[in-house]
Amino acid sequence: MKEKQDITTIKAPKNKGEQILDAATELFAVNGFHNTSISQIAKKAGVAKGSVYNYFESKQALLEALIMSGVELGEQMMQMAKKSDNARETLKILTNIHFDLLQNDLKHWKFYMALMLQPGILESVKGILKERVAKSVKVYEDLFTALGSEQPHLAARAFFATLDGISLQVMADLEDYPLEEMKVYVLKILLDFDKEEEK
Amino acid sequence: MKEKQDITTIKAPKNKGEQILDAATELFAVNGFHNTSISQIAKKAGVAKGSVYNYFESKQALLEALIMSGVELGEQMMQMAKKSDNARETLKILTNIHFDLLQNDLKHWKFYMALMLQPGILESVKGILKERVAKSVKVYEDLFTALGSEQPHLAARAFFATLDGISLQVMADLEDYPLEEMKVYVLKILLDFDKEEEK
Amino acid sequence: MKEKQDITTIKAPKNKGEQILDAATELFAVNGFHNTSISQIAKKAGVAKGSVYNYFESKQALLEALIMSGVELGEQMMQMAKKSDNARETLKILTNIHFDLLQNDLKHWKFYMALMLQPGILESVKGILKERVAKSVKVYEDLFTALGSEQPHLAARAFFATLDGISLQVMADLEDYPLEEMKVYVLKILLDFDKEEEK
Amino acid sequence: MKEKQDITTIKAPKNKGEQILDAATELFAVNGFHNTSISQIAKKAGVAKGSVYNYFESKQALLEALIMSGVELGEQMMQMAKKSDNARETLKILTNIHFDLLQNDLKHWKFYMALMLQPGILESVKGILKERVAKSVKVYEDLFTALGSEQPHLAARAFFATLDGISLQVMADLEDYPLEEMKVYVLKILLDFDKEEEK
DNA sequence: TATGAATGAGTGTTCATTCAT
DNA sequence: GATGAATGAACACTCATTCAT
Repeated sequence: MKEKQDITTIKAPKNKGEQILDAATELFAVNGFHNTSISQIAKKAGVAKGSVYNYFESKQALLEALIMSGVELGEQMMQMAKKSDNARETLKILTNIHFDLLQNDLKHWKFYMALMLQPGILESVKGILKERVAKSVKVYEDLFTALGSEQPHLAARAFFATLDGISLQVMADLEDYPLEEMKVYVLKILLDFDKEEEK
Repeated sequence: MKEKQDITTIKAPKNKGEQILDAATELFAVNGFHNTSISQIAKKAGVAKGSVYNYFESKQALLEALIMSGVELGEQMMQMAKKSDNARETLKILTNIHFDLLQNDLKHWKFYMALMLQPGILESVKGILKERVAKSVKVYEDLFTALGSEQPHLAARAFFATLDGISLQVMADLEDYPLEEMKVYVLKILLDFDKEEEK
Repeated sequence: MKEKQDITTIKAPKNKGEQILDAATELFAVNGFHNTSISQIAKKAGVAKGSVYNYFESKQALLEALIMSGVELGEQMMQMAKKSDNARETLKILTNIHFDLLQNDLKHWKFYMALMLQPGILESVKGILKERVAKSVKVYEDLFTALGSEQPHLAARAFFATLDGISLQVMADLEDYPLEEMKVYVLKILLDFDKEEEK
Repeated sequence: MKEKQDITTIKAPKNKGEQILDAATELFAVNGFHNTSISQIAKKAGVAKGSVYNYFESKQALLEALIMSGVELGEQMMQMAKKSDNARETLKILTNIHFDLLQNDLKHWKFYMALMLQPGILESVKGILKERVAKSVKVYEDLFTALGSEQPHLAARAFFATLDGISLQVMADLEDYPLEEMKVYVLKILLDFDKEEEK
């Protein structure tokens, strides 16, 4: 049903369901979930207010659909990581992808991260997100294991945390974050750290 | 009810303005800004709904006042850091404080972090928060400079990011995050890394 | 599904119009007019929502058609009554039929009675219902005249009222109404009363 | 808080709560529960839409308050009945009251009776109404017992049913029901019947 | 200064009805 | 005829804000 070609590529919307999803993503990211009304979404999507409910049972359901589509993205990313058999290369690639997404899809990221923190909204969805994080951590853990890390789980958590923290700061800082430099720095530190661990 | 020392100490509320602020902090943290009504705040603070408007011009203004009071906390923390002259010790202390706050004041942290990401709410406050982050980064940067780091600004950013990322994951993960282990791990890595950088 | 004889027999639905009417009757009876949506009716009838409008101009029109079909039932009942020439026997039979319908077709009765009371819905239909009641009263009046009642019109009204009142109470009371006993009692009183009147 | 002087007397509304209740009673009676919007009630009561919710938690709660106030009326009526010690007289009085209410408070009656039949609305309230009916029946039962009726419970039910049935017909018939004549007739029959039973 | 009743714009959601296919 | 996606008016309800007391 959905056709995606590249992680960061999203095709032009074809049907109303996608139009609505896109509009909602945009608006939730910019104004937040609670500050976005169904009316706004409908107007932005170019459909009638009632039509939203032909595609999504409720505002909550719309939100969940949104999240699920994001989860798929992470899923794909993780799949890519598993294909390579050089741990260091893979880590580099993942790190690069992470920074690329950060630069190209800032709004979506912001939305997802805000979501993880927003209280009350989504007990129903939290499980999904937690599962996704757990999977990611596992992937990193395997990579660090391959690199000979003594505490691969903690190393993975820490590495993941650094990336997440950078994301967070980018989102809050917005304009003037030295993102490119940070990427280079992290990759360098990563390598040094790896080498040391590999010894 | 809670008895804490130093940084996290909050004096017993004296006047209605503070009562309101406290109630709002608690409720915003638990239910989010949009899910908290003035009525709830007033009831929790033990004042009449109308009285809230004698102390704060609007719900927005209340939020901003609340953020400002939080900023002071960070300010104090940074002051403490400057008093020590052993960079490595200071880093350890700051890291410890960070983790302690994470364990004891999770709700407030969650609230502040969510705030940084929540769009739309606080263009008016963003500047203040950015300034605070900049100051923190500067403090860390000075510490890394003292440690002989070649790229102290990036190192500070990265370190700060790691802590922030861990905070984020704790908040999202909630129950089963290996927080204590992470603290030990981060401190260990920090030391090793420092030693290497010091060479 | 149900197999009944005579008056209460409903033929198997042949065309969509009847399917829709049947579905609507069932749903209106159970959930009320305002709580039943066209979608529900369509789904229950096994047709598309739009198709309902090929058979009935509007929800109102559907309701009116439904009422008219119910009126016919009363019509048939009254016809039966006229065929007998023993007034007392006829009264007994009618009373029995009344109680039988009450036991077997409670939902439909409830619906019709509610309809008579529900304001606003059916100014358009009220005339028809009034006419039906008038006819029924006339039938009873003739019977009481035959029995020698001095005020046959009032007697008919009173008798009819008793039956209606019992119906009403049954519907409201629902589970624990002593319906069978009431039938026996009414028939007994009726006989005594008749005998007295006949003197 | 409430001051009533006579069963059929309702004082001019003083506060908004009563204004709203009155408006709601009027509109529910005329248009039905589902066909009456909060906006209409507010407008008729001369208050803002939101104000309705300062007095009643929900539309349902408003309905229930309405019913409860009606229950009180019945309660008072029953109290009156218990004060007399002449069963026949009491029956007469109650019957008279019943007919008077029917003439003077038709809208309220209509509303209550419609309510008893309307499906889905008020499972929460049904218990109250059933209890009220049970009490009334008990009062009548005692009266018939005092009159020496052999089956006082059934006699009470039947008598009550007749009154209810008359009410029902009045409501449906509306304009041209011979109410006064029916009253005389019922009282006469009642007396005869009583005499016979008393023998 | 303190109060809370009053307000009304705004929300998510439903659903009778239309109409292009 | 048959369909069901699309529509938008209407609904119950919320809540930030005001203001007379």
